[in-house]
Amino acid sequence: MKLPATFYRGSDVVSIARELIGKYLFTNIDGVLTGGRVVETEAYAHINDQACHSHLGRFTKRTRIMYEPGGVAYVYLIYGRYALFNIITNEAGKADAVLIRGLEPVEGIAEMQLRRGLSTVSTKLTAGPGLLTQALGINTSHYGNDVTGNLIWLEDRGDAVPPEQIRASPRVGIDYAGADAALPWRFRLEGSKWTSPAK
DNA sequence: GACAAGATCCCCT
DNA sequence: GGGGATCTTGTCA
Repeated sequence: MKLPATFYRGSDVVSIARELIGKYLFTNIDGVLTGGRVVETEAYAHINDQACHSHLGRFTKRTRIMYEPGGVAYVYLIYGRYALFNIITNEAGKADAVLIRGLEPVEGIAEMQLRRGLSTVSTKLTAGPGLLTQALGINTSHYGNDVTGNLIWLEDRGDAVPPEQIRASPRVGIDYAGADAALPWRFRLEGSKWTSPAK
């Protein structure tokens, strides 16, 4: 069952990031179905979060998509190398986002290996925000894409994760955010080896 | 127009 | 475990 746009329009981005653990992310790019189970996310809030690109209402060429109603993709390039995939949440003008950081491969594994240049299946396939975008074929051309469409979408397959199996911890790589770097807004599926390697 | 830094990953030691 | 790759973006002049 595909997650509807209303799923992403809720006002609490932290709850949405938590609820996305155990859901499934798919792409159908270049005519190939690839995807996996979401095992790691991070929440970024428009208000009171120095780590968020839309912090202090920053509205630029890069962040403008964040101000759309929830349910669109925010894809950007980091370190000149890796595309990172976020889902915009909340209503229009409230620029919250959830970063997808780790996937457990499910569908189209051979194609994902090809895109990643790997001859074997290992956590190098999709365990990391810059890796899973490569595996799924997501790049900056998908900026602003509808995540309830036929190219990129998420599904609930009925296998919900019990709350006690979701671990919260501080977010990764945002030391510049001062006190907000300590917020426990990173969520992981306990015991999954497909979460990103950092701390 | 110039410059510093980044929500990362890979390879080498 | 540590450093370099690599280029877009935001900020300031």
